[in-house]
Amino acid sequence: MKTTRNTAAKTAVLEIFGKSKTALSHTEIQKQIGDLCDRVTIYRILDRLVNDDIVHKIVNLDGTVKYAKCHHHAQRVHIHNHAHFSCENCLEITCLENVKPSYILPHNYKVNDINFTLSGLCPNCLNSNN
Amino acid sequence: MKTTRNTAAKTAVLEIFGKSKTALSHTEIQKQIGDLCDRVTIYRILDRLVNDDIVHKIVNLDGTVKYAKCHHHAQRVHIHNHAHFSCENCLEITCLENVKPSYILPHNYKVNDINFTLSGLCPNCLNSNN
DNA sequence: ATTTTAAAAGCAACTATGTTGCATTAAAAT
DNA sequence: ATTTTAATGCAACATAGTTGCTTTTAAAAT
Repeated sequence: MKTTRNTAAKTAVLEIFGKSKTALSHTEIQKQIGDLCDRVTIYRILDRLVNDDIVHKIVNLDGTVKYAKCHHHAQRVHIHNHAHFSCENCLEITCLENVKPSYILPHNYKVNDINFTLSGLCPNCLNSNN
Repeated sequence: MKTTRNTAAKTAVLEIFGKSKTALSHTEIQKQIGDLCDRVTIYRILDRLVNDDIVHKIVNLDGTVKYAKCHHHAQRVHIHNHAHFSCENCLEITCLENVKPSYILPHNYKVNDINFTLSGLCPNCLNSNN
């Protein structure tokens, strides 16, 4: 079985996730990393972290891809069925951990994964009425 | 006010949408269009159709972008809050027009748009047990 | 029917995002 | 200290989408 190593670059990426309250794109991470590692390395680190269920991948309505730390605690079957909120003004994406959609599906569909993204204005941008 | 014109390319694109039961990507449309028009033109036609609420844009879990005809009938406020199903096997995306998620949101969020995508196995692929 | 006008198309160039192959480096087990 | 192989760096490539500018053409005005 494959072991995963703790490298300087991976540690740096995890630290960046730790400090951020919102989801981050590859580009945003790269800006913070600077030249500590190659941009390809960041892609590969993100792949690994997603694979190890340490972060999850979020695809926004506009097609932008972001990543956020997982906050679940060792669930056996792991579906990221919580909602994500994408602010049209500040462009930040936040996980709404406790918002779970309920729905009724037609027969004969087997669901393995769910993406539920809401977009609009976040509390911050709603208050500063612009 | 801007008027929208009926061009040969636009007609062709609409015909392709008419024939398809599933959502289509730019590439899939381009393949069917052949050299009837430039690929940039297809992008611009899709933009216009989305703007005119004739098709809607669907961003899949894997980041692929597809388009599908709208089936609503002249609603004033137009939110595409129906679900989309993305099959992991045949990669087809279908609109589940009648599946609408219900959810409870924290205060101070203003929702303008919703993306609810389910992925797994569609009835076709579920039956042919592979 | 002809002229006018601006929407739409064509084309080339560019940007952004993500991937792959391969040689090199380094984490961690021995 | 040596060994093993995961991880990295780098170059090249692939795909998706955008932009500027000229030309074409749908459709309105004459």
